[in-house]
Amino acid sequence: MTTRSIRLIEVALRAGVSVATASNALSGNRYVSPDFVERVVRAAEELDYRGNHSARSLRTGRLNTIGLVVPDVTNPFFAEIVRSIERFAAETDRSVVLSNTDFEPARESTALSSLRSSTDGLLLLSTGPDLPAVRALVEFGLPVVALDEIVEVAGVGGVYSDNEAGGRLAARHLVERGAKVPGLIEGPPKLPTAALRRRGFEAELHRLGARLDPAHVVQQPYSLDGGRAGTRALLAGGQVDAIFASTDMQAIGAVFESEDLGYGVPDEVLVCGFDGISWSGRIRPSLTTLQQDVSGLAGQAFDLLVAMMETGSPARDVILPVQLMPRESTARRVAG
Amino acid sequence: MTTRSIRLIEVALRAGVSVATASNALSGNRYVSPDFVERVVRAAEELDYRGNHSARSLRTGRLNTIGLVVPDVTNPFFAEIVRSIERFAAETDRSVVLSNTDFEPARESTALSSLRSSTDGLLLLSTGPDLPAVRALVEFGLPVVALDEIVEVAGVGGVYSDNEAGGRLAARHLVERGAKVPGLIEGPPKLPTAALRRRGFEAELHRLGARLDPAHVVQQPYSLDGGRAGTRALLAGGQVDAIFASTDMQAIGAVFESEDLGYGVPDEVLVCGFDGISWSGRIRPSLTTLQQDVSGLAGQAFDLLVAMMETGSPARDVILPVQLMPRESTARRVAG
DNA sequence: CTGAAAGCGCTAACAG
DNA sequence: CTGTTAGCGCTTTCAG
Repeated sequence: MTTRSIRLIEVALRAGVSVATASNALSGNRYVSPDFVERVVRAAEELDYRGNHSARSLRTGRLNTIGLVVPDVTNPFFAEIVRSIERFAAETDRSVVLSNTDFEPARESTALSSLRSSTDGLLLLSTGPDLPAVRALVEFGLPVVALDEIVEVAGVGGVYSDNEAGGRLAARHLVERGAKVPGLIEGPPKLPTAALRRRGFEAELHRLGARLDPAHVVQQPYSLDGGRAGTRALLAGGQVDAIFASTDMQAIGAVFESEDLGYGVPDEVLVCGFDGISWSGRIRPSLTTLQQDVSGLAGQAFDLLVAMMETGSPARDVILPVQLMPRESTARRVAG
Repeated sequence: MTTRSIRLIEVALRAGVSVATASNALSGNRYVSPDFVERVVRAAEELDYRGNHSARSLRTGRLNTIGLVVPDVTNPFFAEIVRSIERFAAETDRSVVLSNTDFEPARESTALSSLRSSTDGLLLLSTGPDLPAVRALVEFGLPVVALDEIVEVAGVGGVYSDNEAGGRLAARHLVERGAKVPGLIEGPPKLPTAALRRRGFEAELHRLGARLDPAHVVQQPYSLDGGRAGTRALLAGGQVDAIFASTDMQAIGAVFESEDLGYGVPDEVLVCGFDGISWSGRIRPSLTTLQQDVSGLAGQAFDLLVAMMETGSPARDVILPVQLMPRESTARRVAG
């Protein structure tokens, strides 16, 4: 059964050349005459030569692997990101090693330290960054690109959505649709996305002469149940007539919970989410949301990371716009 | 900036021992006197020694990495599996390299061949298995465990749900709830899960004296839109009063599409899915489904794979039961 | 119980 | 343009 692996020297022998020539013929690193290339390639095919990753990496120092750290693959937004990244990686013959942190800083730290020696670049969707650990990675020379959540470490690239602008768009849209007493389901206190979305939301409300009562802000995890819990709090006594949730999963929870509590969406409460996951367009009522450009985010992050790995490009920050997708959850007809 | 990695010899030097002793002290492979261990460990910590994966692997032939091939991380069922597997792997200090095939056999083949030399075990959620490629992996000596979809190759382990029994349960449940003219949204023709679920469904209907008209079977991809399309076909002219979908995503599409077409669920059409993804309990009406034991599947598959990798355990097949979760989409009161 | 040394499979100098 | 050879960092015989 368990056949031993074919080594380069065996294909070299069969092709009647030296290992060096065989290596060069297969890799294209140095010029090799066409007939030799032909012979080597044939020999390699006949023997089903695969090469040994570890040996190559040990020699070259390149792993051809990127690390991808995400909070929760089970969340559709992150799943989309993972899918995109994996595709880009596969297209460029790279492997991706995936770490799921479940939003636990400890697991994130563990992932960082283990990825350090097993990848040559890291895409980090952080939720409680172990800043010293990240700094160590950077100093060690590992290219790191943050995605979604800002990671404030010099030398770390970043690709983010314009969360603050999204918050502003949400505020304006809700007010236009007749919101008088807006409420906010914010994300966990430590997450930059949550803070930025709130800041934009609050600022724009203020600009429009509306106001966000601090009593109408609740902090909840980025999950459907978080959205439900937040909604229960905001709607107890019916103080609020519009809800902006930091995340589509929360917003979907808000829609469900509102209706369960007997408040019609959008007639009695407007709901707006953030992310643009596909479920936002599938539930009833469909969810108004700020659409993030997921494939843009993933593509830019991947490209930046590759540039940093290959050509030592400097880290930089990229901010992509988000787009308001008005749907049923805010489709209230307004006088005027 | 980019600090060079610490090598074992450097910690050996600092500890005043040989590399061999340093290696043994850190790995515990051979007895080393306590004080030497102590000195080596201290030195390693002081230098922040990490070890070099490639070198270790080259020498030992072990990568400490498992490959995970899934059709689509974006599908909640697969996402749950990925999450579980990743957790088990992390707990045992293994990395997981993820491949997403998008249900494309070509990408699956590519993944298989690339994973062969970069993992020491493979978890395969296949959707069009390149049987020769899998056989090659097995002959090569790579432990492979199939999950979800059967892969009929000698030496490949398998962990599956009891799809046929699930189909039977669905049939009985729908009939009990008053189904007279059942329809089936089957998965893609080549998928074993689809065939088994259908077989059980058909057999049980037959046993109960009902019948599945071949005209009431449509084949669709395992996606929400597949479910919608299948439902349009089954409901054109309203031939069918119950729909069993091979997959929750399809079933959710069936619920949505039915209602969009003006057929109430469950009053005019009963809908039953298969998988038990969390969305099945979240949509309105909530979806009756056959609950797969996702963490059981993932756990068994992982354990089996590890056993095969570590102790050369023989491949074996495990079949886990599924459980009917009756919910609103079949909550029709029936006379009698 | 510890150390010296071989060698995993490959690529990159260096000669020719 | 091709071949010989050193050596990546580690583990593991083999001596002592």
